Amino acid sequence: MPELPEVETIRRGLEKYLVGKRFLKLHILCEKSFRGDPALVEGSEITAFERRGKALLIRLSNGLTIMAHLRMTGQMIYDGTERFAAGHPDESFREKMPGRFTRIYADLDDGSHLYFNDLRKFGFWAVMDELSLATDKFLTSLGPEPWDMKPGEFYEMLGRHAGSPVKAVILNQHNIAGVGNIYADEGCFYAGILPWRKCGSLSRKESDKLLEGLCKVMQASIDSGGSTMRDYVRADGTRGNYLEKFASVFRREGQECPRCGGEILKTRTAGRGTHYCGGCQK
DNA sequence: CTAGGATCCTGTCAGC
DNA sequence: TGCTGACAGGATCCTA
Repeated sequence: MPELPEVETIRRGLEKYLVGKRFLKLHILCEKSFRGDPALVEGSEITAFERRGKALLIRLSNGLTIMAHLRMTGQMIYDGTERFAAGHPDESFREKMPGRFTRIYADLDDGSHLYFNDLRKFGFWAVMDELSLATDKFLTSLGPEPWDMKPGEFYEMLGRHAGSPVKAVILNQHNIAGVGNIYADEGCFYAGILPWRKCGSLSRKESDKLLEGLCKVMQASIDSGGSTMRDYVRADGTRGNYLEKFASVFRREGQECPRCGGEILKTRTAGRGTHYCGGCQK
């Protein structure tokens, strides 16, 4: 679930709370969720949090890196003097930690904890050295970050997939990094194009608008704390609520289009639930 | 090479 | 209440 804005929200949160702290012990509650030897990271200090697409990189003082990917249902929960939780938006992280869906957790040297919850077990943490990072198949084949892409480059990329639906192409991480199901739908809405249009049918103007839309909707989501962030410091339960505040079509089927007043519809494209306005997307 | 579908896994929800 | 199938904010692998 977490897409680029959610992972960036997690990155910023964990950076604030965890840089400078040391992993004392890792508890692997689900073998499938952890790749490598957890003992390799125990005793090392966290030096930085980075992000590439939807992948989170936890840099360590011993030169190793933990690559974390949350896939569909991953969550990161930091529990110390303050609590920070972000990722998949279900209520399970209100439970006591470690909880039903905790797959990995870490004891930090100041007594705080970091939990990785993941209902469906698609996500993982992987311990990697410089070489394995530099040759990692996922990372090396990742397309550019959306805001690093020039309009002409984006248009050329679409041209290389002229026969494929726009949505399938922007969801493919090889083509552009970080776009997931929410922002694919929102980006298409912004550009006024139907998600199943073949890439080859887009004008240069529509292509430009689509890239602009992807950048804008994802930036707006980052600015609002991601669509899923909960900040337990605030006892009122306020949450990052991109979906409630800014989403125009995603999970809004049956509602009115904010742009033309038409009806928001839902169908299936590229194997995914797809939301669009039947009135103003062509 | 592309496109489409199945698959990993577990829970929730709608419809009998 | 209990069962069944569809679906889920991702990515990979397989087939045609």
